[in-house]
Amino acid sequence: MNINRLVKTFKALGEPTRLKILKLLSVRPMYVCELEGILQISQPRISQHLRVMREAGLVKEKKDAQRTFYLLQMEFLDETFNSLIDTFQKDLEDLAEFKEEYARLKQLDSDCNVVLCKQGGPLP
Amino acid sequence: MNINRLVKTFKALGEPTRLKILKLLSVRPMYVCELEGILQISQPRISQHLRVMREAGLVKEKKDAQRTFYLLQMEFLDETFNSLIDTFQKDLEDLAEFKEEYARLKQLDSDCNVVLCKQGGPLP
DNA sequence: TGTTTATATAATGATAATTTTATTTAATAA
DNA sequence: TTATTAAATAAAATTATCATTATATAAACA
Repeated sequence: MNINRLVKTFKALGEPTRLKILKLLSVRPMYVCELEGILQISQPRISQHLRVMREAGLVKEKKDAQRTFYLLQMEFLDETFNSLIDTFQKDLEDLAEFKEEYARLKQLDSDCNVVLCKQGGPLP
Repeated sequence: MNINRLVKTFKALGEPTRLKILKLLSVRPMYVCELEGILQISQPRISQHLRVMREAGLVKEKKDAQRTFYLLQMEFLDETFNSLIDTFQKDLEDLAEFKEEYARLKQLDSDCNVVLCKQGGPLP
């Protein structure tokens, strides 16, 4: 897994207009101009939100003459959630991104809080 | 479901430091000072990220004398994902938050693109 | 060809999120 | 009691995100 990938996806999901667009695309694929009419917000605003979601892999664009329609990539959502669950189930030791943190945690646990947390013992 | 609730949760998840803290808390509950030592970032920074996650319902705090430790609220993650899937499975018609949008979509579909999207017909 | 339509992109301004620094509160220890 | 430790909160500075306005590109149509 890749923290940055997860962050990108969750960032893309953490915005109300984007969630609304996603829900509308779950009804059926739509042209940008349709989203514009349905949500009644400006075209550049929609295009920009679509770009964020495209870059996060949440939607896919398809050209159709001078128009563009967008469709959901729901598999991607599944992948994200699985990736998150994976991350939480794996041992810290096995995650490359936590190399340093793992070392420090191990030291902390063995030295019985030598570095910081001078007061009090381990967790109750 | 509630779009704002989803947005709050996804916003809380869409930040690298917060994801790291979450992962560390999945190993075991931790004191703030432990997170400080392991992640090597400032104490106020950690406290503030913890507040965001607490308010989103991702973690819970427990006081222990002058220290505070935090623990995961994983059930909440489940709820979020179920809520999201729910939203995508429900009919647009049944979502209060999409009342206006549903009306406009219905009109758009029945009037064969009278409002916007003057060029070209419906989707291929 | 010139005009309209559909969309993307760039630039600007406005708002919000994040980090740092400083301060406050409260508990423990000397 | 005074000093130290743990953590939260506030204020200030920095950075990122979002919305608007303006511009660009390309297809379709008259």
